[in-house]
Formats: sequence, C-alpha cells, structure tokens
Amino acid sequence: MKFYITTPIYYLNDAPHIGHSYTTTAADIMARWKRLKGYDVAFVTGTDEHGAKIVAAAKEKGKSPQEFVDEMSEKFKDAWKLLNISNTGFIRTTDASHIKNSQDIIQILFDKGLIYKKKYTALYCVGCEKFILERDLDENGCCHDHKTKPQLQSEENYFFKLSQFQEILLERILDEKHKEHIEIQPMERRNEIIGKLKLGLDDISVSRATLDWGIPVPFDKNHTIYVWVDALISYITAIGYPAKNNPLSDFWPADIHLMAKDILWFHCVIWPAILIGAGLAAPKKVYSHGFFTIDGDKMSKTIGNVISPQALVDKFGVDAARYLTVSLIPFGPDGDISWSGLNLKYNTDLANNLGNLTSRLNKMFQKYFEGNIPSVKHNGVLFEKAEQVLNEDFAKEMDAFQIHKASDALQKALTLINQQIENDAPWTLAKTDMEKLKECLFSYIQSFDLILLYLFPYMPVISQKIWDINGAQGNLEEIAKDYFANPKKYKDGFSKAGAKLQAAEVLFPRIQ
RNA sequence: CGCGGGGUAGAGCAGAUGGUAGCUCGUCAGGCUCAUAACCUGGAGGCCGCAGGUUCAAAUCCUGCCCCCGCAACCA
Repeated sequence: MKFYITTPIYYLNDAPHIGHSYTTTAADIMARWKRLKGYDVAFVTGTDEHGAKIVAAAKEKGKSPQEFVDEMSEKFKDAWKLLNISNTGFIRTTDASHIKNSQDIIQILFDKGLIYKKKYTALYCVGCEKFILERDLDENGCCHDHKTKPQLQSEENYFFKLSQFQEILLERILDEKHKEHIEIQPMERRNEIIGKLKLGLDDISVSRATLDWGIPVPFDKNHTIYVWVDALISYITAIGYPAKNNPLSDFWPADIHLMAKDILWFHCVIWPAILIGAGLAAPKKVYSHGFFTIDGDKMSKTIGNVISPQALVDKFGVDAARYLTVSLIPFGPDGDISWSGLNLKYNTDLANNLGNLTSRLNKMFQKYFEGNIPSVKHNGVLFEKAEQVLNEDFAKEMDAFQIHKASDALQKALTLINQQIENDAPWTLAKTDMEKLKECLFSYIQSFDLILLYLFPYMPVISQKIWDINGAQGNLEEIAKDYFANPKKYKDGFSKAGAKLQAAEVLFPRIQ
C-alpha cells in the first residue's frame, strides 16, 4: 500500500514561521500515522524558488537570486529538522531534475496544442512588476501597495487552454464515484471551488517574457515558465517523474495535497488540468486548512506577532510544539492562536493529563512494587475500553484529517485511566488487597502503553520516552506497526512482568 | 440580487440522513490523596440570529429578513 502526501513547496521570500510549520507538522503526523498503519509513505515538502518576488528579495539583501535561495532553502530544511519532520523528499524548484521535468511537461502541452501564443494587454504596475486587474485597484485607480497608477502595457505570452477543462474537472470533482474522482476537503471549500468553476474558466498565461529568474520555456528561450506552473510540477518531480525505471513514481497520483486555503484553486483546477492535459493522473485529494490569527490579529510582520517554529520549540520543546500547533484549533476552518491559548492547552493536555499520569502511575509502581511490573493475569477491561476509543474515535478522525479531534480522543483515552484509578482507589487496595492492586496497576500501565502507540505520530520522541519509563521494551514505532498489523498478538499488553520502570522525570512542567 | 463561510451556555466550538441540546475551557459545590495544587464526581448557565412555513415532531428541511467574516495583505 502506497501513500503520497505533500505540503506546498514554500515560497522563499520569507523565513519559516508557524504558518509553514502548521501545514508541515500536520502532514508529518498524517505521514507517521499512515506508516504505523502499514503504508509505504512518500512525504514531500520543499521550496519554490523562482519568480519576481525572489529576485526582489535577493536584491534587497544584496545577493544573487541563486545565493539567496540556497540560503533560504536551508532555513526551511533546518526548521523541519528542528521539528523532527519525517519527510522522505525535499524538492527545490532550482533542482536540475525539476527544471527538466517542467520543460518536458510544458513541451508536451505545447505539442498537444494546449499552449498557444497570445498578445496580452493589461494594466501593469511597475512597482509590483506584474500585471494587475482592475478590481485589484483602490478607489483612485492605483495599486494598493505602491499607490501609483498602473500603465497599460502589452506582452506576448504563452497561454494554456484551461478553458477546455471546465467540464472534465467539474465531472471529476462532483462525481464521487468517478474512477478518477478529485476529492476536495473541507466541504465549504469544495463548494467554493465548484461555484467558481461553474462560472467558467479563462485560459491562463503560463510564461513570462520579462523575467529571467525562471525556467526557460523549451520552445521559446525568450520566455520563462510562470512560477506557479513550475511549482506545481514539483509534486511529480519529487517522486521521480518521468516514470521510466523509477520505483518512486508508483506513488503518483498523490493521495493528499495539503495546503492553506489561499492556494486551493491552483491545486484543484490548474494543476489537475495541466496533468490531464499532459496525459497524467490528477491528485486524489486536495485538503486545505484555514488561516489563523494571532491573538485576534492577522499574522503580520508589521504588527510583529509572527511566531517562529524556533520560538515554539524554545518555549514548549519539540514534541509539545508539534502537538500544540495542530491541536489548538480545528483543522480546516480559520482559527485563532495565542500564547495564552497555547499555554492553557499545554497545561491541560500535556502537564495535567499526559505528564501527570506518567508520574502518577510511575510513583505508584515505585511505592507499591519497587518499580517492577508485577506478574499477574491481564484484566483487559480497561485496555479494551481504551482500544475502542482509539480505534474508533481516534482512527476515524485521523483518517478524516481531523487531527485536532484525534488528539481529543487521545485525551479521552487518558482520562479513562484516571477515572479507573479513582474508581479502584489503589491507595486503599494497597492496605487491603495486594493481588487486586497488582491487577489494577498492570491494566493501567498496559492501557497507557497502548495510548502511546497512537500518540507517536504527534510526539515521536516523548512517546518513546514514556514507553521506556513505563518499562515497555523496544522501539515504539516498530512495535506500533506490528500491533496495527496484528493487534490480537498484544492482548496482554506491552510492558512485561518483571520489567522495571524507570524513574520518571517531570516531562511537562506546568506553566504558571 | 457577484461567490463562499458563519451566527448554538461567559469564551471557543460539535451537532450527515428532523425525535429529550453536547464538548473543552472558565465558574460553583463536593470527593480523593497515588500524582506536576494534578485527578474524580456533581451543579449552575442556552428564547440554538430574527420572522414565517412544512411536520405528530426542526438547531437540523423550505421561504424571507438582519448581522459578522473571507474572496484586497509582508502570509500557510
């Protein structure tokens, strides 16, 4: 079973921030989850390095575009390393293989008569160095950014016959039974795309005559390929297109393209049209999440409220930063992120529940059994209850990419253990019934271990750490894969009788 | 009549196929003492934007209206 998930390739005019890490962390959690479930996963992220804005940004720093993108793309690689992102590929649009692929695809489209040359006359803003539409002007007829009147300018460009694809795209998006159905999530975004699609499609310009920093159009070296077209093609370059003798290309079409809502149109309409036009399969699912505000304000350099991945990691640690980023707000709609919200979620979910339960159980074992797992028959009642929450709630939400709800299911499962402890009152049993106490503690630790398997995608390091503390042996990820392939094998749990629990440190100190 | 989303307890949100209104946080009361002043139980708190309609029955379907947000940004 193969599974291919992508993040957008990030445009390099800015350093990585929480917007980028949100998407990438979400994709990583999904990739890790699918691996546990036995899928062979390709997970690609990367950087988008062409275009006028890059040239401008480089110039501002006194660098050549190439120097600039080399530096900037390292920052993204570093950020993903910091966040323990398990991507299997990192594509740069300046990679030689990608340049060749983009040219091949454009050539194919050209040969099929889907690309033609046309003179294009429109308003051009010198400040932006791009054509702008009349509806994008302010009340004085000036550009929003530069407050200057745009000039009428004409340019000869190559156009892609996007207009031909309206029918086929609508059919594939609307018909869920279509063998090449393109699924768009969430629903409200899908409706929006369908609505726009029904209005009709214009052919789009796919080349630039005035921009050098780009991939040359193969049949006309005076033009470069429009940066968006080249960016999209990276998704197939990344897994080894063209197919010849490349096992990776079995991963196409992509199972999920993940992104923020602003670039949904490119992925649901332009990208599938290019693929279909070139005789290739279109992606199976396009999933967009919302934008977020920081403390109610738009995330903005000017306001100065941009949160970097590093700042999150500094405050919460890597695993907690991962967990909090994707759990704080619903996945799909717009949401608000604030430090106070993050702190609260950290305290409730991680300090009070996960962290506290770790030391709660640990101290009981230390106090009553010198830190050893007692030998006792496994009473599986609690274990099965937890299994049910995880298999039903967690798995259902995760597969629907509702990762914030899946994390709620984790919390629910942890609460089951806390409730059971309260119900059994082991501190009383310690005085009255040692056999029963053994049985109870044994079932708590096994159920907790079970939850850790599901926690792994969110917190790959800490889950292993708790696993070790709990006296469970071996590599959590490997055991999780084995468990999902054959759950019955682990009916009696994971921590073995006779194993010793490690002393637990405070994993998540409360934030005051 | 541009397109789309949304209006549900103090806050943030769930609530395909209509049938006693739920969750998290906060708040109040109680319990426990193994645990990171953590944990558990219970309570209070809602005319489900407004007005009509369909129905034995509507937050959920239909009609009309009101209000908020995005489709403009340095941006995922």
